[in-house]
Amino acid sequence: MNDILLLYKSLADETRLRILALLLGEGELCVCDIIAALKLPQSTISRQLAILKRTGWVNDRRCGLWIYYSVRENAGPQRELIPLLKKQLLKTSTSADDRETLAGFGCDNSCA
Amino acid sequence: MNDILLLYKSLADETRLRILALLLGEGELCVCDIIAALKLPQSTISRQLAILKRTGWVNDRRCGLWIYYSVRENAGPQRELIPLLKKQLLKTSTSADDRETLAGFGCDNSCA
DNA sequence: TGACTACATCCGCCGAGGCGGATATAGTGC
DNA sequence: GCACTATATCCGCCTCGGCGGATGTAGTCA
Repeated sequence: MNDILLLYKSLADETRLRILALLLGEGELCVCDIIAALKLPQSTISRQLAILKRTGWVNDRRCGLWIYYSVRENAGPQRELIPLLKKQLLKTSTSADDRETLAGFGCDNSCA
Repeated sequence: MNDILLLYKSLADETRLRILALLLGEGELCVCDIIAALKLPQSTISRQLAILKRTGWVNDRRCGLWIYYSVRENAGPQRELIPLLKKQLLKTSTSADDRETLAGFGCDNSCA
């Protein structure tokens, strides 16, 4: 029961849903991209990314100074929720706005 | 976005998950059944039932003094989550314990 | 009507967790 | 080593929402 509770608690925050929506729509992004898209303080983004990572929603990968985050598609109980989340989140105006902001101000450091 | 947020927030509480698990497993129950099964104060159960009703998870039906609650199977975004919830919740030990407690102490007022 | 029961709501308390500026850490390049 | 950048973590503040006893409400029966 407690793991299920933690699963849904991890989705019960707007910043985390916006990050998930962004990653589900754009694939892999570095932290500065997410900061630019959501226009929130760096500490806020970083803290919520840590929570998403701890709860199994995302993977991270370091490349030089940048750390890239992406949704973990094949993991645990989250896996069954991802298609639904993608459908629910990507059609929201908030998600569309965030992706548009990213297109304008994303840092393209083109790290392989 | 906000409605999706509210949807997942409504699942981010252990008492509500236990109530949902009980209703998903047992069908229709009156409030005193749920109080007996979860062994929590009446005000706590009643408040969380009100939240579940407001967020579209359950229906209520009055029959004499008793009010019966059941999961609303065919409504909105919840509908797509119910099969998953049922699978996740009903196999937990907490859910099994609650249903066992209900079997011992449920009020059988047999209201049609 | 009045007593009783089932349930809902109110209210004061309190802990969990989000916020964001400040600070720490890790990697890069000179 | 030093300066710089990207990200993580710390810390004090504060709001949201859960708790449960007390009180209100609705229905039943005599």
